[in-house]
Amino acid sequence: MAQKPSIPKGTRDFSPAEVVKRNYIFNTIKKVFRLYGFQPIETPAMENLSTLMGKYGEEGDKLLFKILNSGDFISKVPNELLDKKDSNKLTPKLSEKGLRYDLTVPFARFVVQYRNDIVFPFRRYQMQPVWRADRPQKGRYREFYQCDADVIGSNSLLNEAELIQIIDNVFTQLKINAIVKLNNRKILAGIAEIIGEHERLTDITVAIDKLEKIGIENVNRELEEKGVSKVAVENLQPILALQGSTGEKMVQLESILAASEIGMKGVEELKTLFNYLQPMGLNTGVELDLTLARGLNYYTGAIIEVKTTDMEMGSICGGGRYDDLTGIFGLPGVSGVGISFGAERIYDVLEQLNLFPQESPEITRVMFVNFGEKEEAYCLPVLTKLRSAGINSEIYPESAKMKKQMNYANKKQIQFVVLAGESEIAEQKFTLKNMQTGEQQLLGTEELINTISKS
RNA sequence: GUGGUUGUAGCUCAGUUGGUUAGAGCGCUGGAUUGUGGUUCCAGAGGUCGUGGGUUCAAGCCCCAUCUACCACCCCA
Repeated sequence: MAQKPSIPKGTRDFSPAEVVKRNYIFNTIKKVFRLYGFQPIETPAMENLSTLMGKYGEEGDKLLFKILNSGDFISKVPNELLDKKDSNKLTPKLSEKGLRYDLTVPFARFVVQYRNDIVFPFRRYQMQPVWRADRPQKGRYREFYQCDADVIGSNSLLNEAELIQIIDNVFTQLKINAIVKLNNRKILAGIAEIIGEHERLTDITVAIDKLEKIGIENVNRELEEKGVSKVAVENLQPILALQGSTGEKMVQLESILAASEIGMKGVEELKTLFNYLQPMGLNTGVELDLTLARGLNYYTGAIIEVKTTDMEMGSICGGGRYDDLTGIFGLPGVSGVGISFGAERIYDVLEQLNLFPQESPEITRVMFVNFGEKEEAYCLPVLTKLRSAGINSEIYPESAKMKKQMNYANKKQIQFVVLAGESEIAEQKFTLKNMQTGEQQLLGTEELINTISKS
């Protein structure tokens, strides 16, 4: 063990137990996506750098993993360029591919590339890993999975409503209590306009997005540092402090934003959305949160964020509407709306609340103890029958000591052990032992299968 | 990317102002128990103290570098 092998910073291996739990999350989400008519696509782990660069801002470009060109890539680079040691100039010569940073941009690329084959509105889901050269922290990795669902090519707010219904379905099935927070970028734009700072929309959204985390004083300080006028910051205060139910807030907003065309459009959209949601009978609460901004700049309409009410934790799902995402790839005027589940955080919530199911379609339910050659031959046909009946089962591959075999079953958390030695063979039966209760029954082949299937 | 904290057995952690052979609990392996695991008892294995340098008669402990995990900022899932 002189030098232990290792994996790159911020990446993880997953043990069988972890994969079983992760798949429980992925399968639950996938099932719901399918239920709403979303279809899966997959895209390559690597994209052309030209597809990725400039889509995530300056910060994003730095966080892209770049892939070194193959072959003798250095010999083609002019000496003067090498001597300058300018990474920005040199990188394009050394690398033309990168690992995908999210699923949205590759999706936009996909839509543009196959626009003639895709049936619009296109409802797709995608669950794949993405990579970011960020500095890892707890719950933040360099390789992690995203679970995205988007509808592209439709302006209808019914899409937003259905995505929220999906969110409700998923968290209901996972037994997580959640709350959906809604806002609209047009309302934020309206607010910026009303306080006379519509130029500073991005700075304003970035700042008020932090409200919950850093408090109103710090937000105001940040706004002033970014060049928002004192008067404007003052005018912003009553809006951020709006109280009451979603309906009450909406009424107040309507009068505040009356002079802003875009602001009123946002209020209108939100009203329509709530009208769709009303009759859906969701378990999850949905509320208007004016401080919800989300850093992502490509959002243009609805903004969605989901938090659990069971514990203190960042958002476990987010999304929104983006007009013209495909414009950057030469297909303007196509609107999309999407959500993304944060699988890693959902995992942490389920783990801490002990909500992962004991049962899984992926674990062994029955193990045959191996007593020797004759007994093995007696068990094997029944093992085959169990498997045909869809029961995950295995036989211990050698006639090791009983203690060792039982221990193996115990550690693998196998529900049943089947014992068949001389006496069982003589009676043409099997002893079925329930590992949780310790209870044992002597059963024939058919009874054995039935008992296991029923439990 | 900036600033900081951390690393001792598979895991959680002790380890005196630098002093000879680095400890515990849990886990692991074997036995008590040749057809009964999760409880008990007994025995045993397992460490180049994250890695590489340096200071010193002497380094787990001090210094430097590096890697890892973590924390704050930036950003974000």
